[in-house]
Amino acid sequence: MRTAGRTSLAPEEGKIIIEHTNINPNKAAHIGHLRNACLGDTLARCLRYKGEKVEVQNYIDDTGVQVVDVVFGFMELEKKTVEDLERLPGKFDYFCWDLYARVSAYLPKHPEAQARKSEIMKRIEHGLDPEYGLSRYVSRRIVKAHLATMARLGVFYDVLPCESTILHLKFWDKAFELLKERQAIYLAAKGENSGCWVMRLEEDEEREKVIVRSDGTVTYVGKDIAYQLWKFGLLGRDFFYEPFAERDGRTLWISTPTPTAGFPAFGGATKVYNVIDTRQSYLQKVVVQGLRSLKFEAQAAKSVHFSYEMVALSPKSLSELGYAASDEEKDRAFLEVSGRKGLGVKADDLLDRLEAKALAEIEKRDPDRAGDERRKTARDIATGALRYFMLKFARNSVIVFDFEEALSFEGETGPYLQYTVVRLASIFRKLKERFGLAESDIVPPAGGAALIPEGLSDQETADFWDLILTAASLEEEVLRSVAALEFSHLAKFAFLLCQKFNGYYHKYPILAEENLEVRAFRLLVLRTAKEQLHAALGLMGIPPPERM
RNA sequence: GUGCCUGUAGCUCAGCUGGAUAGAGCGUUGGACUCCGGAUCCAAAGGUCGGAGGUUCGAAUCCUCUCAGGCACGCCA
Repeated sequence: MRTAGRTSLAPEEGKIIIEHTNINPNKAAHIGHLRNACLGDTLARCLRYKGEKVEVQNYIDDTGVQVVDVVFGFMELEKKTVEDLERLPGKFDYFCWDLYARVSAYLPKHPEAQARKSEIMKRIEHGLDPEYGLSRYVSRRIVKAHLATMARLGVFYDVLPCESTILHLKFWDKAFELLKERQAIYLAAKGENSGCWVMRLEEDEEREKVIVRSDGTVTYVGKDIAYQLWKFGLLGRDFFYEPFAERDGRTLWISTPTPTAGFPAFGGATKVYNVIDTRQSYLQKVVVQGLRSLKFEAQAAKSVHFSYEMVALSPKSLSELGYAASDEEKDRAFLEVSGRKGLGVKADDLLDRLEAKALAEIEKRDPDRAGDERRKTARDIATGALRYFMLKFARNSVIVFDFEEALSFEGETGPYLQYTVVRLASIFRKLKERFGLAESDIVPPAGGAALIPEGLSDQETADFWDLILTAASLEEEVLRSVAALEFSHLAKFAFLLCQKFNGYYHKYPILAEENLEVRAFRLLVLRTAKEQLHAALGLMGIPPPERM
């Protein structure tokens, strides 16, 4: 019964690139970033399960204005050097979170500072110290902080392409040539965009999107088109890479403009998923249209914007954060997270709270366990709670974040799924202790004997089919989730399977069953359910604890 | 102004490639085996599916209009 349907899992692409996380390296990660990473990572896991070759990229905008703002803050407001930053106590990403908010408030009140900010930006672009050195120090250290936060959730990447490398290797120049050559853009001679290179928009013939400004610099979308071309191997230019971090013997690579050797092949995908929130839908459309205008129809069709709604803050969570809402903000149902305002729930803070709560529960229930083991389990529960929370909502619905809801361990939550897994593990552990039977000994009856014992009640037969058919639909659910990019389906499926198992388990004794034939049958049902459930949790990145 | 998204139980959300009495969690109320983990299970109460029209044998689901909320639309990123 476990082999049925295997054929449905087959790769359809040569190579798939998923770009997700993409946090500006100038401040701590927040709950909005967590939703992005959880969705992207789950997509990666599901596609790999399907048999696809997947490359996960986390794009680092290390030369953008957000980093410049923080560099400005360190130089002008804090008067700090790189050496000072090395000695800064506490979490560096948290310090930058506050500093970025300070700078964002400072700049509008000090228009004269704009000149200095522009100067910093130019000097970073040209690699001039101390600005350049500071920007590199800040962005690299923040990236490490982000990677550490994501590692807490089991989210990892293959490669970190950097904006700075794209600039140094002049990816844009190459893309610009292509765009001009194939007449995908043209120089506007009159009108408000006079002097700019623009792209005509398909949907709205009247509108044109500026790709190159009248001063000759490229816009955000322009750079994105170049990057998208590279992902498909269409740019005719490539990065170099060097190791950035290690985990489990695997190397995470980061792009570099300096020629290196010995790195794996990155890029050159046949399909690309960009995990970006829905507010960027318009820009993503322009990027795809850019490919189409270049006559890369096939690649345009395989460029997927995996869009999702934002995570916002409930009025209750706002007051818990100590945020004083303005009169205008007061009657709103929710408020957007804002890095500029320093308004948001930091990812590590939320994870810390989840871990602390889980640890308290474990200590209450199982005070004899070793401290290390308790902490490990608390981490697993925190991860499970958070990842399930980020997946259970349909991607088109705004998550109005509420602490009480996010910190819940009961009902439709990750810990409920984990608890179910723990109960299953416990049954098989006791089976071994009491009867010396290993899980692998639980196999269908040999010699063509009936699977369902004779004389099984109609009710139990019906419950058996209900549970087993649900368990068997995992693959179908995964494929459906991937096709719709709707991982709430997968989450609901896992939850339903747990509910069905818990109901079955409540009604039918397993270890205490004296009829050995019936016991063997029920164990077989449980083994199947357990395997499918573990697979489902694995795809969602929810760790299955042995005990909790 | 134009485009996209959302509106379903007190609250948070599923269901939306049309199909039978509209589901779940939380909350409320009442229960559960001396036995395999009570982070569990069972039950009850709770809904004119924002509103109006239309298509259909049949609409929460499709179409039109409308009301309410959100987001986007820059020579910012």
